[in-house]
Amino acid sequence: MRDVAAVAGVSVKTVSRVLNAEPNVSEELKERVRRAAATLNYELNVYAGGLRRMGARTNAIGLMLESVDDAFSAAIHRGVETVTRRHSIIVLAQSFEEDADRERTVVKEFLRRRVDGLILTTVSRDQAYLSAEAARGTSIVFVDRPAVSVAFDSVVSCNFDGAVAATRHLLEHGHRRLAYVGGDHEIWTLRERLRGYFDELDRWGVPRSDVVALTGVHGEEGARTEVHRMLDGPQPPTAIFAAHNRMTVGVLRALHERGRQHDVAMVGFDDVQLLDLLEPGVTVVAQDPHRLGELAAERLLARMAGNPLELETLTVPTTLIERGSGEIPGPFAA
Amino acid sequence: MRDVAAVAGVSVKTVSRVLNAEPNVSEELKERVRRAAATLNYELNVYAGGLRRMGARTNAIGLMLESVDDAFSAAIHRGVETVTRRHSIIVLAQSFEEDADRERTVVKEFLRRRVDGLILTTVSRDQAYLSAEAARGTSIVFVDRPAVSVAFDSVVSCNFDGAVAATRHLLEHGHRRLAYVGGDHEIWTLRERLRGYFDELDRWGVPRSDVVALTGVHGEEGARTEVHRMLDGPQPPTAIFAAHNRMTVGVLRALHERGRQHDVAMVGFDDVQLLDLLEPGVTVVAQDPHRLGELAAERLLARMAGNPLELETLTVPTTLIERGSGEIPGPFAA
DNA sequence: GTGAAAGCGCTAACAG
DNA sequence: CTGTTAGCGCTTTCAC
Repeated sequence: MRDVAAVAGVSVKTVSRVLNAEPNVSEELKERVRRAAATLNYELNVYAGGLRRMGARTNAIGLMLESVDDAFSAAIHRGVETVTRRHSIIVLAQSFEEDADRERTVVKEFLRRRVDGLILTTVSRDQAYLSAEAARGTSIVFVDRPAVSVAFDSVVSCNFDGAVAATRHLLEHGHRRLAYVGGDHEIWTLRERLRGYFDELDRWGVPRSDVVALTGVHGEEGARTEVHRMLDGPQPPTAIFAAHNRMTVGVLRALHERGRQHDVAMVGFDDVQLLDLLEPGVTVVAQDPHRLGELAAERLLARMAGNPLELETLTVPTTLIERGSGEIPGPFAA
Repeated sequence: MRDVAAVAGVSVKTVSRVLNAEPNVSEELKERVRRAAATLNYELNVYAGGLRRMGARTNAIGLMLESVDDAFSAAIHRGVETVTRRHSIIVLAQSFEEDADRERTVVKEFLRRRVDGLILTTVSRDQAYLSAEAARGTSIVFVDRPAVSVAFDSVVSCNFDGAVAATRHLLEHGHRRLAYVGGDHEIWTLRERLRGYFDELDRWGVPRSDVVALTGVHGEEGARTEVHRMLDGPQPPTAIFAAHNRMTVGVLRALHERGRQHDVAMVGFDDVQLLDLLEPGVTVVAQDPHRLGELAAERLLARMAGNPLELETLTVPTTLIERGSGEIPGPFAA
């Protein structure tokens, strides 16, 4: 900046004024400064400015996702970006991979960079470690899973309702021997989906002994293995509810390997590309991750702007999309 | 930091030493400082430090991708992250959406944040606007597409070879009326693939009049429409080469809608989840975007470390994966 | 309308 | 081993 001032023959303050579009600079000096900056290829250093500036905004937010590489997470990321872009806010995205230690590390890394706000998906048992930071003025919004034992806004899908809808759909199509294939029970969304599954089974009076609920299944490969095992068992299920996108793919892989995709019904949670082109098409409870990201970002920006808002959990509805696999009739079909 | 010093009863410099793990501090003071920092929930401000520190590293890099939401881009992102994470370097990821104006805006935004390096996928006609920045010491590596009229390292897929392999595969299976369905001709990767397509056709002596090469196709929906149009035409192709992931999906959608997936051969460029479960499975030329990201990040870090390196374009090979759709025999099959 | 001086939070350089 | 002073690049404050 000093160099620019020297080239333009003005003081650094005048350069600062011009580059920050502050008033009270003559057209002539504006022009000279701009030309000098262009010549020297100079860009303002936002951090140096932020240091002195009141409020010390960095115009950056931290976004922690399961993995930047996961389709669901990536859609949230994109949703956040569509909002932040309009405000020239930059997104620091980091994967935490369902690892509570890494979660802490990533958050700490964000705080050392003095982000103005955080949008977090978390897996730790509770997030009390964040309350001191919130007290210091950092805005925080949780996405996909609500905060535990701390008071922050959350934006989540209707996991319970979605699971109820999926389960009811299979029951209505005449299935009673259902199987739920889910992942880590530590994860809130999966607990909610399992709760919805059991809740609807209870409403229909289906005894727990008739159904299966697998909760510790590990990824796509785990789901595949479990389905093979179940199909080999004494009382194989006639319908499967896959509790998230990777489970869905694993279940499908097993069914196709067995050639059973046309006679074992299945509903997946979360939509995945190409599911409609499979034979049969795969019925899913679709989420709207892009919307989750947008809402979380909007909420965060409102908080950052200091708007007085009630603490809230925003819920995004899910949609059951019938494509064939969920409509395969069971033994009790009308 | 001053507060921490006050609480610990030491000077700020001692706090700085402890928190930066510098030597020459007694165990007792270390302990007192750490306790004070924990009490006050204090984290170092990396930017304030970087301002004074020689070299002024921000330990951040800018990553510009087509879209954080695109599976191919997201895999690059993940590859970059696996490398940067080991060095406590944070990634600012931004989508540019094949928009040259936005490309400039995003880069400028990165530079205002004084990133230590840039990993860029670009679409502008040339990137001369970056050379001044490079002269100032910012390391730059191009990923997926090479730099145009500026001398930077690049990490790219073997697009030409992959396209040759795909084309040859279809020719070998007895097809002569081929169709190439590609996107924007401004994009280097797509030009390379088209070049590979024509090159192999020429080698086989297939006249251009026998084949189709669509280059301005717009996204998945555009590809779908074009395939319908071709199938309605007087001389429909017996085999289709879809030049990237979204084209692949669009082509498949059209073929399935027509019920022609079993008699029109097809090879896609870039692998997509679930392609193996379709009927028939979809043959593709797979790229390794994760590897692209890793290599780009490694190269960038080596540059940032000041290693003297020759300017280079690293090339990642592609792999033809046979799954059925590409092996559908054509009229000239042996 | 413009600029000089002070200071944001931190570390380099040096003194003790 | 520990502290003091100066200054990184910028903006605030205030004088002209």
